[in-house]
Amino acid sequence: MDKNYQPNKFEEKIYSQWEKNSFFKAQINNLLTNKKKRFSIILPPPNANANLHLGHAMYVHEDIMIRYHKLLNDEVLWLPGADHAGFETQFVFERELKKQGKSRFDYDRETLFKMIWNFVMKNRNNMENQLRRLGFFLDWSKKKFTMDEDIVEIVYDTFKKLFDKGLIYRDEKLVNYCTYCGTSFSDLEVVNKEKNSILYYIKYPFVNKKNGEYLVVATTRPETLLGDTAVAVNPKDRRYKNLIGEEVIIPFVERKVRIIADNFVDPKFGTGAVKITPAHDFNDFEIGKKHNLDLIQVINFDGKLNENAGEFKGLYVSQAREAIVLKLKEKNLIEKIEENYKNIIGTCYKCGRVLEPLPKEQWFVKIDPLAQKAKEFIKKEKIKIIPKRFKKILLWWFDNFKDWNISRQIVWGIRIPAYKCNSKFKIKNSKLKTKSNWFISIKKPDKCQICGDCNFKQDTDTFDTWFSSGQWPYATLKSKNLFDYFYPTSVMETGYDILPWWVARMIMLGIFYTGKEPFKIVYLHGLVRDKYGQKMSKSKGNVINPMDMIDKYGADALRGALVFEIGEGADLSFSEEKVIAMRNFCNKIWNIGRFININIKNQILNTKNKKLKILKQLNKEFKTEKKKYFKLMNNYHFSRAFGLIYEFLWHRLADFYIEQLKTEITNGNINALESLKNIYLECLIMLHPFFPFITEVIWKIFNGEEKSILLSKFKN
RNA sequence: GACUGCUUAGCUCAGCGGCUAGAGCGUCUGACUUACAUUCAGAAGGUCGGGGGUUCAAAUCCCUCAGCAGUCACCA
Repeated sequence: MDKNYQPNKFEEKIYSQWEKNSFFKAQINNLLTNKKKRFSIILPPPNANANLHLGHAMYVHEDIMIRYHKLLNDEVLWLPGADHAGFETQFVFERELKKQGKSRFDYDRETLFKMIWNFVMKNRNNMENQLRRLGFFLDWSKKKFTMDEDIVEIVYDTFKKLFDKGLIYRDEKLVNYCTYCGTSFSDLEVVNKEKNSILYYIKYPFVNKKNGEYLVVATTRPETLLGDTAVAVNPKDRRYKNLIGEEVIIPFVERKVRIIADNFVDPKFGTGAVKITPAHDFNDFEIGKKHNLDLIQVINFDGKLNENAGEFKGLYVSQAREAIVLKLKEKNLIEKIEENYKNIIGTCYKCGRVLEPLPKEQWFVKIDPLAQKAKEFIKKEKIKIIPKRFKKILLWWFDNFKDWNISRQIVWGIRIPAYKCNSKFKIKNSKLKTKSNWFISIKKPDKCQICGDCNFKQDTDTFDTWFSSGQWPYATLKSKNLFDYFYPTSVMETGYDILPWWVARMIMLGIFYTGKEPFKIVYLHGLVRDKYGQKMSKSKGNVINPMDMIDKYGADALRGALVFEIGEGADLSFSEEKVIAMRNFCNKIWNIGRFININIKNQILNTKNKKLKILKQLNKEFKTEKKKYFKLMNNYHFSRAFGLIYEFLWHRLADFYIEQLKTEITNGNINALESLKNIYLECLIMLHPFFPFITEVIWKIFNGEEKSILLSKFKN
């Protein structure tokens, strides 16, 4: 044994040995008939295209659970996968294109898709090998990709079943649309930011101009007045009571619109009169529906004003705003301007630009029935949430989700299997009572299911990535014929930041599709931050690459740093110093082994066999610690269990007991050496879920190269 | 505005009703004694944010105040 533990001499070799020996492979033969307990986790599929970051390394908690249950002799399955990460990946790819002076508009759909496919496939192995370097006990024989044919088929099946049950509908609504990225988003993906805006007070002349009177409205978006179809006041507002029903004229377009009354209007805000633009504002859209107002779209999906904008056609929104304000001033139609007005604006989470609310036909998931069912499951504790404070948050979400827009206008994704009938003669199929001219088909149809003709076209949109990943637990297991053995899975472990995006949706879709919860336990970990508690980001330059840490200090040390003394579900401060501390701990473990090993080798023939009081004390102490360890592990207190071994191994076994026994042992007290060795080896097993590599390396040194710690079991 | 979390040593954090409140890093003193200097022995350093309550017992449970952070939210 070297004087110091050198992880890079062993780690890769150890991992490939495990893989070669199929240790990671879940054996399902006879599993339904034998009594072996099952323990399964589906790995949250990382983006196939990107490098792992420290957040992914937090999945080490899953490895801890999996290896712990392996050592408890359960049949374990940890199923790996990769996510196509639709919009994320297309965004990255477009950035690459830009470097080459190209854009997505230079290619047709098929070509662009193929290019991205190749781009992703090239990088996918990289991501998987990084998972290997972390030491993860993943059953690679069962790996899945969200775009595997069989997965896509299940995703289609879910979509169809939802559609058949009336839980999917197509509707023209306002959606959050990024005119730069060229796609709409769900509400969750909108980043609301507070911005400094300008509040303009604009005069709208009355139609029955008595003495040139005006109605003044306040707005931050003067350019949308071109699409105004009403002005609203509060019915209780005395100032305006007798104006309700009157008409005003919208400048430039010279449209006459009515003054309507709605409780939504806050009389205290602005002038108490609100311009209503149903096509470009979420509130106004609702009011428009309520009052049957026209929907006049003046902004197009390219971010420019359209023909409804008259003289302003062709201008970008920001240009149009300037131009309109200028002209309003010329016409003396601006009463006043309030600068530095703070309001909240939806922005694109990817490119940061302001999103436009635009009317668009999209596919929506009707959330409430799914959410209420999910809520029941949580309330009945069919799914347990750890840490439990997230239970309340999850329940809150189930009451506050809006219908889920799952249509994305991007190429890289699973194309929606919806087809539109273009025939004039509708509804030949009497079974389809729907008045919609859309039908859903899992297989590519050769005939229109509505008119029986061939005059139909597939929707060009793709699914929101979360729609497919939301089906991940059952989709993966079904496609690998593991459903009956491992569904519901034991644990879903992921970061708390994607609770509404992913966890909640898996629960809803899982229950819908299978009737059962997709997992028994949700275990949420915190976010990895830098040593001052700051979020890691490229712009701050405080990002630490997990692979660099492994190169320098070994995978075990990195893993330790992510688990050692962290609060459950709490964000953690990560630093290279912490990894170094864990590297030192590895070295300490190594040297305890080295000390024992050297003395075994040096054992002289005249061994003594004196019983020592201190050994009794050691055994007793270890027994207590072991009890605590199991209690902590079984209650998912991994950090504390790890801390317990750290303390025991280093500061009790090494610093105290070995120091006390040192002369005895070097003088040949075999009894002491044996006791020490046995306890040490047992500690290695206890430590193995946290430090898989070093424990295996030492195990082999003590028991033989062909042996593996993975074949041992906990002693009780 | 709603919800959640945090406030403990110089810094970053554990501690989840029960011995004298801990760790990592940092600081100071000492040790070339060794399985390990990626080490060891020792020291300094905390009225556990303030106040109140429950309890034989509170950093830990409850209430309240303050500060900080995060997530969510349709006010033009």
